[in-house]
Amino acid sequence: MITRSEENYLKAIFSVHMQTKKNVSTNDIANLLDTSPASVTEMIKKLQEKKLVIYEKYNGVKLSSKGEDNAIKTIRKHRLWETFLVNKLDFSWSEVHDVAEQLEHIKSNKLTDKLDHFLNYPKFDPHGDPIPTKNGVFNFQERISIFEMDINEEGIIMGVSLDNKDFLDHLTNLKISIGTRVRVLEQIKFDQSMKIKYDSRIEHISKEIAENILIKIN
Amino acid sequence: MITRSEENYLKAIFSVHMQTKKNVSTNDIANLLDTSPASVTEMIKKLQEKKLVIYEKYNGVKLSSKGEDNAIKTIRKHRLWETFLVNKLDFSWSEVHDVAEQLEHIKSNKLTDKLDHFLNYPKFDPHGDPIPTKNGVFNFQERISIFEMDINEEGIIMGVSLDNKDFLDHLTNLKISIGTRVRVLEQIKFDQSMKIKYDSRIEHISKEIAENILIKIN
DNA sequence: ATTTAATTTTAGGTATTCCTAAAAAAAAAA
DNA sequence: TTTTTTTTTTAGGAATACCTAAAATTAAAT
Repeated sequence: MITRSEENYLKAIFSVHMQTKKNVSTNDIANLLDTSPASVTEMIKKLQEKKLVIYEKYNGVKLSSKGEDNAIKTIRKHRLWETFLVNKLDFSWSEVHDVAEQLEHIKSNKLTDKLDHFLNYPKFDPHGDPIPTKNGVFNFQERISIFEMDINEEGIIMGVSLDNKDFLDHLTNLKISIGTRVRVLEQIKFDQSMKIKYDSRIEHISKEIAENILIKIN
Repeated sequence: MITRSEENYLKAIFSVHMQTKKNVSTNDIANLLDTSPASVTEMIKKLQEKKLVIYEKYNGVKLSSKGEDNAIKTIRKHRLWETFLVNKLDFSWSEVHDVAEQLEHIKSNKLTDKLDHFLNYPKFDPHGDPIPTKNGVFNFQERISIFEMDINEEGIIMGVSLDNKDFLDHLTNLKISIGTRVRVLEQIKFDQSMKIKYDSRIEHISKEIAENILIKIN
């Protein structure tokens, strides 16, 4: 049996490894899970005994295939529940995170798969992130941030890279959502903010916002 | 913050009190939660400090209004989730218990109320038990077991008093479900089993089964 | 009214998951 | 290449929620 806490560690390790492609450091995990490095070391040892991670002292951890399997299952559940909350229960995309963090730990393969079916096998969650299939396959979609776009380049918003209520609420106010077609008009040298056009609307967005909105590439 | 374990104790106390209308004994709780009497005593003390129960040594416990509130909320969540699983995800009524035991501890009033709305404010769960409203009001329905019916008396099945997979699967095989109109034809003196008629079908059911099928009275 | 039996509580432990402070090791800077 | 800084681990504790065994209390039976 994998506990709730263990699942959170596996998810964190998976998520950091995704970005860095390196062994994950104790400190990174501690920061992400808002816990102390000492607790992380201790837990990693337990995960190692359960053969969920591969670990060498002072050299970071990575997931074993068993650990990765579990992490992907948790991510699948999280994203399916987020989709359920938004599509069926009419939550806004900024409200779902905390509830999904709880729901992702419900243990029942039957439930997960029946939920998947009920939602009609969605490929992406409300934030544009891919939902792994039952067999752990992600539908990756190469994406870059608006900040990385060239002047006059056009793209379709595919997701966000920040799951923060204030940020998402701001996007909602700006009527920016997944699927919106956007064009970069100008980049202001002084503060690196950007002028963008979408739905015949022209808005000015800060560097930080531009960095966290993702568009589809090619 | 009320923990998952505390919620289970509150629910158990509520459930036993419902039946006995007396202070709930340590042993009863221990049996219901499959734990030791010593653990129960310990937990009750913690619940007392949190003002969730009223407790006197060697004299059993009862819920405070705060504790009862919480127990009813947990029952509400449990029954709403069971309804969701059966009505929306196509679970059978014998499969939902374990999953609902997990889902009932998800903390989010918004979720509970939106789920209630999504399900169209159901008054009864798939086993025929009343679902408390947001304000904690139960839609009670006076019920007796088939075993208590007289010969030739007729009634409509309103629920079951046992949430056991084998029992429920057996009922499913017999095509006995909530809403079925049933008539008692005969009671066999020897083993107290009963001959019943429903849907122009005549079946023989044991005492134990008759005791756990509930029909509406008046 | 005692004795016996059952129930409940206390005492002392275990496992999990967190913590702080100090020690050890690795990485970065002088 | 030392020295300094940062990271990681170890050591020792705390809280939660269990446990068994023994003691205390209440209930039942003789």
